[in-house]
Amino acid sequence: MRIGELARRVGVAPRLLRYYEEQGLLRPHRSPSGYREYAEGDVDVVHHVRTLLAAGLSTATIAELLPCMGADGPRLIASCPELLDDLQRERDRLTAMIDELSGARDGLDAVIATAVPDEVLATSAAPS
DNA sequence: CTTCTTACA
DNA sequence: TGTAAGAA
Repeated sequence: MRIGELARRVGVAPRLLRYYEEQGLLRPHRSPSGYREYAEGDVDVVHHVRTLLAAGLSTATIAELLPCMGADGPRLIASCPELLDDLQRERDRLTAMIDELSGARDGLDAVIATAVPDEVLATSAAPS
């Protein structure tokens, strides 16, 4: 199928599919006229890419990971566990980020909790 | 009509 | 990522 059909089937802009190719995530064949020819399996690949991207992985990491994915789900295939290290680091990175954000939220909560109601301010501003 | 590449906002 | 331009 050509880029238009794949884009329609996975719900993304053709532009994005060309971008994925630039990032080494997709390697469609070329028709003699130069059109990109995608295989059926690319539909799943794009879905995997989207899942991994949503998980916060870089396109570079995803490129390494893709060949280790089954066509079914975004599960790591048993035949290549050499990437577990990277994924574990990625997991740690996310944990660190979550901790930072939690701290930021606690700070915001503190400000919200100590907010003084308008009525109180109005009363103190115009004492009788 | 669809896709391609390249370049720019 | 979007869009524009010119060609296939």
